[in-house]
Amino acid sequence: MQTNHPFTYQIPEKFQDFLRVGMRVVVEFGNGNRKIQGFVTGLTDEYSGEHQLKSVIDVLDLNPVLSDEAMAMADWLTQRTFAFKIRCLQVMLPNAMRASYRKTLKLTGKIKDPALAALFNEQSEIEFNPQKLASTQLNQIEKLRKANQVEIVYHVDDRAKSKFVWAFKAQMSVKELQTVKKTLRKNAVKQKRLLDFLITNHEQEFVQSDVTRENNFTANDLKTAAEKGWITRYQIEKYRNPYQVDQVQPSTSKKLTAEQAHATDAVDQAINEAQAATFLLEGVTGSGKTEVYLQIIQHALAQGKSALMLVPEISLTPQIVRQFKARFGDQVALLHSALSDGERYDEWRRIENGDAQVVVGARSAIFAPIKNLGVIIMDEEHETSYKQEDMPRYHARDVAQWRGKYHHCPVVLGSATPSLESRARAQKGVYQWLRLTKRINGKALPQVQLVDMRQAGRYAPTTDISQELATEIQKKLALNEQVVLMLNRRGYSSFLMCRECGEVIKCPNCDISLTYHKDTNSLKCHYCGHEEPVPQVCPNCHSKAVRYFGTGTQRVEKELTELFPNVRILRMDVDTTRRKGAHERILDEFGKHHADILLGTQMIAKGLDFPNVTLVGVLNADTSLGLPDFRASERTFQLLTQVSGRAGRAEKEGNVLIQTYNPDHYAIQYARRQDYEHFFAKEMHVRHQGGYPPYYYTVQITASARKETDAAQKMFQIRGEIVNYLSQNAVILGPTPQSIMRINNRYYYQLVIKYKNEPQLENYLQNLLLTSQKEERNGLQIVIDRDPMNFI
DNA sequence: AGCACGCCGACT
DNA sequence: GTCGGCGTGCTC
Repeated sequence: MQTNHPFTYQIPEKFQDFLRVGMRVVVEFGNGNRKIQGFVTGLTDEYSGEHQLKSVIDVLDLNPVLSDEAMAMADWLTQRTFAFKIRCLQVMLPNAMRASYRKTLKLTGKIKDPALAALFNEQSEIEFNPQKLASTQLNQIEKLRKANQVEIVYHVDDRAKSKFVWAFKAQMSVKELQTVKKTLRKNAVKQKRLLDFLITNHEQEFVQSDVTRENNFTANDLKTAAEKGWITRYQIEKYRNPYQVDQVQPSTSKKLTAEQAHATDAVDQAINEAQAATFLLEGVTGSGKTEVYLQIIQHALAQGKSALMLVPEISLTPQIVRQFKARFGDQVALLHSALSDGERYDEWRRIENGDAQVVVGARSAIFAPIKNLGVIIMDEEHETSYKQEDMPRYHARDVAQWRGKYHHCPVVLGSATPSLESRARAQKGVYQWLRLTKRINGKALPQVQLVDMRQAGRYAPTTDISQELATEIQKKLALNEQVVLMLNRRGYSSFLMCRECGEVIKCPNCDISLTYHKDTNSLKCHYCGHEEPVPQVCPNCHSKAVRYFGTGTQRVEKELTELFPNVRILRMDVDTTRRKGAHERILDEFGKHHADILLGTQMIAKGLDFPNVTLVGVLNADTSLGLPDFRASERTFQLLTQVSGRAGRAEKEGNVLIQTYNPDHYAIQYARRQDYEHFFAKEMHVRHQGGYPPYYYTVQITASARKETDAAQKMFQIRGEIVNYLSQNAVILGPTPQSIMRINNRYYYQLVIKYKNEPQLENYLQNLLLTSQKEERNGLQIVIDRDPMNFI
């Protein structure tokens, strides 16, 4: 916070002509004059402040890497998310363009100490990494530095390096080449061949390595050809090609249903009229949302505009990518986390240069340097992964709407199960509401059956698999069809549930599940701070089977192999997908039917499309219901609806089995019927009662410190202050300790404010950031999160 | 984040 | 009188 403002530097004469806002520079900073990377945020002819100005050391760019739009967006983001400006600027750029800082030790005198001499090992400059050195060594180095024997040198490395390749093109005219050909020696076969090649392929540009390989020329042949003036050779930028999607078959527009056509037309019209409108495209699974997206993008391209398509990280699978590449070919640029820094940088450059007009990517792709935007599409709009969980804590949806306004282009939010916030806005007419109610193949949604685990528990073959599910799996295996099993890992073992009656222990004040704290063996409410000891018996049915809840994919896998000894199982969870491309490989294996059962966590719920899958089983629907979060029902409903959509995508009928301890819960009941509308109505009622979004806005303030009392005290102090700035209508929840109260020996306390219209709040919060800087020295950290997604 | 400075206790 | 640890303030 102390450095969260611009610093003024003098521009040396040599940079004065071309230095512009949005460029990266290297400057000296601080007492030690270490070199750091900075961004030019403004230029002025005069300086009247009292500071002694330092000079810009170096300029890293020939052209601004941050456009005017990016600069404006960073300003807005800083305000909106209570983040540091520098973080907002950095989030706009690919990692590779963020400098890496290095320190080296440079020898300027003679070293006598043998230990230090060994460290230098005859070299005059070595890497300097204070953490890796013993304190005695550091002391010696410090002495040497004071005696001017060694010097610490700071480096700023720009890691953004483009790859270049040689290319060439005929320089002489066809006629000239033919005359040259006649003057050649009789036995100059190769040169003749080259000339023929140039004559037949006149006007074309070639990459040298392609030609030498395919036509048996050498690099030297081309070099001499260039010297003789037959061709010109030059370097062109080569982009690394991520996701080598093996030669996709180009696809063409499919015929739209009436509903699809209506939706497409509405957005197309907004594109034509350059309207910054937001659309909510609500379409049941299998209603052909993707084709609508594709045609909208097509339309934008036809208008000479570009398009930005956001997809949740988890569903950015080759299957999805292939669909876009098939329709738009090389115009597509892909941005997602599995890319290496180099690949990401190349894609970024392609977008910036205008070589790619369609950007497909996950959350951070919303900042892609795309120009002339015609439309922004956000698929699976309700996904919580669109919210970044660290600074700057932005929601891609908000950024999308900001950019929509800036570019005067529509924003399309698509989902089968929209977030309550979006759906409520659509209903109010803030968003334009487009609906796809029918499935493309005309098939009914798959049959969903609930298995009541309270009953099933007594005769189930294993802890996690009921008799019903086991029988159903057996049937499908006999038919040589495939099965997807999902283990809901959300809320893993953090709440208490009765195995007999399904009762989840809730807070008497908040109607939110209590969270189990192992350290104190107690239950705490993270909303109001209520605390009670862990009950010995269930308060509802007095059974002793009160457990905290949780299970792992490994255990289920073991159970499955016991039940079905010869079955081939693929496991997909964070453990098996950590390596690059693993995700893809597992899905590919399963698609080729190299396995009968795919067992995984949430990640299998999204966007997979396997025609041979006829059974989807959900092992534990309840875990996400028990989360101490007012969005628990919404998340559970969304997850179950989504995973149910995975069954019977093609010719074969599919069915879905959901194992649950709460078969009567409305989220599960409505998910069973795939009934979003009734779920929405019911959940809106619940939110209204509790005073939660979308009826109220929320802001979460978190304090953390080494000492628990420091964090708690600060939060109570903030609470005391904040009441003076709030009206009667606002509600303050907490302060309460967070469920994982201690992470890395830091204690976390939080406070949530629910409000509708509080003009003073914004000011208070901005001010809080400023004033909390003093305490930050003592290790106290304050984080403000607007519209938080996680309350845990 | 990272550096320097200054205060203070420990040690020569 | 000196060294080193640690808290505090500053960075154009």
